Amino acid sequence: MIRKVKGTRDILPPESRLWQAVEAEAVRTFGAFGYDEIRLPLLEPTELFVRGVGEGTDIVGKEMYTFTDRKGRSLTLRPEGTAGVARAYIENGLGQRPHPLRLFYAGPMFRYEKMQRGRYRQFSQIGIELLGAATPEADVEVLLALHTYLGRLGFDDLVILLNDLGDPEDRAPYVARLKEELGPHREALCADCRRRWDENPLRILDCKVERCREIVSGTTPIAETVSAEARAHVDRVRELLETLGVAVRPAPRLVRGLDYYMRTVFEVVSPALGEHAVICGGGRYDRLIADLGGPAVPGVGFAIGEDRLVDVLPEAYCRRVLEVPFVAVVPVGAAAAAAQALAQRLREAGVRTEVEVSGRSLRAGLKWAAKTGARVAVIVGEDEAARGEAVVRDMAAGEQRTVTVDALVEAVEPLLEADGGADDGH
RNA sequence: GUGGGCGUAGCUCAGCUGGUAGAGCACAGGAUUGUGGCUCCUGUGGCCGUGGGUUCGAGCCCCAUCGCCCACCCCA
Repeated sequence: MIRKVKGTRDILPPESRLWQAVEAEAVRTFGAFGYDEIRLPLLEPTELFVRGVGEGTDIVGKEMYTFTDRKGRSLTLRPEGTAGVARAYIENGLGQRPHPLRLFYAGPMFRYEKMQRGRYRQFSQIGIELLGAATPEADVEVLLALHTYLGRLGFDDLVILLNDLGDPEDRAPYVARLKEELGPHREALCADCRRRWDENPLRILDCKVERCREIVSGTTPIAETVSAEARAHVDRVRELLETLGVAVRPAPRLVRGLDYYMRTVFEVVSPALGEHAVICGGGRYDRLIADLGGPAVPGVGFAIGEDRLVDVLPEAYCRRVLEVPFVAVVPVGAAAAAAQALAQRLREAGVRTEVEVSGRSLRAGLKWAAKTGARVAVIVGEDEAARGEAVVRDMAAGEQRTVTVDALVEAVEPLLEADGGADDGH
């Protein structure tokens, strides 16, 4: 048997409906904020991510799907979306369009990681990027869009964690200060943190080991050391969010794994998935486009992990999406044509309608209709077809009546309105 | 990359101290030749993850390998 590649997955019906719903809601919500979709290649020059995401990051250092093509060029399956957006901005001269630019994207990303729940090698992200505005108000818009989106999906327990990373110039002095403060405790840190000491000292702040947390809790938060401008920026973001009623929790030790972030950084974690399960991450990246050789255009955005989002979707929302009422048309005898014609009438009225096309007996046909969960069965035999009629059967109630073809839609529709929790269980 | 758990039907699993493979659910048909969900009957479906070894004989024991899951790391 040929099996799927490790870390990839098959999204089968009916779960695929949740994915469609989440994506459609993203188009709707972010569209309402003025964001239009940008569709980008999955394949990019490796150089883009090395320079964009950062050579020292885990993503670039050990997680990329990189290969050389037939002409010896080094290509990489995109591990994230923002670098591609920046590349497209530069390459297509989007700087010529009225700013700011509001862009939305959704699609698969690839990272070579050892997988576990909520972590795949091919996973999907939904994200937005606001390019060309450096103000706190821009950050606030992005966060408001995120908050609105999650709210529309029915989440009420998700918290946005927010921190201030300062400007790139603030980074080195802070790291020096951090090491100074941690120095006396260096030997008490966990093995991972002693490794991080040289590789990525900021990540020590994020360590989950109890002893490390204690040590780290005594250090100065990065936000207290950053430039006055950066600090004022993020303070303003918090202030505006508060007046808008967007709940945000300060997270002084929050750092992110991508080099391009600065000032405002944030994450959304799901209690349902545990502390590590970040379902959304984002922040400001004012230097990225310039670092990639483009104009000095600021940006802010986020990426939502669609797999994780779908995984923790509120149950009520799932029910609404999954329980779409539908009609099963069952022909009896030589009534196949009449069955299809009836089905078309229903479909034109917007009713989801399936026709029994396996040549089953009426008995088996109804059994099939019940099993697939049809709310209503429409039965049509040669007699009914000849008279221009059909039998409309309410599957939950077990009652039926004969109606003319012209009255079919109005006979069926009220039966679909009902909550219909009575039928098919499990 | 590190540590742990598990691989038998589409799914959940049983399978005794080694004796040639089972159940429930699901799926298809029938009992009821034009009426479903209950019941009953029948049927489809397995190189027991794979390879090697021990043995008269391996689903079971041994070795290897692959795959899956969980935690760490990291991130979405």
